[in-house]
Amino acid sequence: MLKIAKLTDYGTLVMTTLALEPAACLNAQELAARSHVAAPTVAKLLKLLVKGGLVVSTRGTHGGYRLARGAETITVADVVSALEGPIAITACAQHGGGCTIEGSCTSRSNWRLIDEAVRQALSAVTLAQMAAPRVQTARMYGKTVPLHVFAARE
Amino acid sequence: MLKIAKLTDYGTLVMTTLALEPAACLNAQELAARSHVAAPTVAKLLKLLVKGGLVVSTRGTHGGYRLARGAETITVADVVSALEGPIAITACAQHGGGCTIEGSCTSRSNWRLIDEAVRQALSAVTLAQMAAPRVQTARMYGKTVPLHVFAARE
DNA sequence: CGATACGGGACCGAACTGGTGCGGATTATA
DNA sequence: TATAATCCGCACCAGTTCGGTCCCGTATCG
Ligand code: FES
Ligand code: FES
Repeated sequence: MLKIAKLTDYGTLVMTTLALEPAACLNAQELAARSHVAAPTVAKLLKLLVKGGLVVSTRGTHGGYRLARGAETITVADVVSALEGPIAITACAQHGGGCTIEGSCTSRSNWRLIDEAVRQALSAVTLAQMAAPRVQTARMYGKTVPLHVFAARE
Repeated sequence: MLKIAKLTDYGTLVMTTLALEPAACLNAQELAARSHVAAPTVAKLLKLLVKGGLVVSTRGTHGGYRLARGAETITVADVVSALEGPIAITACAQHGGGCTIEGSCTSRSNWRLIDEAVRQALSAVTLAQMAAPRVQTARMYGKTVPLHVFAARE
């Protein structure tokens, strides 16, 4: 279904929860309570997010987690790739993926570009925007898309 | 990994093979040979594509498959949704998806928009363009993306 | 030193994935 | 009408992934 794993969905939720309190150092239980995600799951997610460099952890009593950078500089693409590895829609876009017909595949180079377009769509939304109640939208090809698709990010 | 199933990748390959010969009525074996995909797999794919209304089949001796419409009017999004169901990146974007925290999820409406953006990216590429050796590209946010993202369709 | 909380794994059942097989229906041709 | 070619639907299987839980080691604070 061209789906993002549900875990990733939860991950962004935890991240936005974290983004709402940039100064505080929240522990796993507290985050679970605020995001309404099961506690063990939150713990697992946070481990991955730490390894991905998106949040920093403090151990010991009164330990917890904080965002590693400002919420405006963390994109959805960052979260996704931290939780599910590099973004690659086509299994065999990355060569060496074990595709048997790699040599004769005519459409791989085109897939690669679609890949890039999707990556852009995900990179265009920041955590700060996810935390806001609603993203501003605009019209494009007669359909509604997130406004920031048009805004250049430095 | 935010991946499209490998089967879907094969599916587009079969479709482009079909698109190269719009007039002919090719059977499953012939398509397998031309696309270099295993024969049983091709057969399975074609059944799904027929059900999705993207190709039409002719039974009996000298039967086979043809595209249901012109290659310019079939998009990658069509193929993907025929093979893996409706495009929905977030598992719980469609309500009733069984998400337990649906009520308190703050980011679902934003995910929906990202969803739409991805859908647009896939809809912007037609089979005819996939069949061509290389898609024309342009620069956007300083990165390379398919040119047709800018062109209005039909 | 003891309580708190992160860290890294191992682990499990359920679901999905890619791939194969077979009997039945449909059509062209001899 | 008989036969061969071809699609159709479904059932089946092994391997992997996914969501989720548990446990024990380690670091920090008081
Ligand atoms: S490279 Fe694997 S199908 Fe194109
Ligand atoms: S609705 Fe399921 S996580 Fe947002």
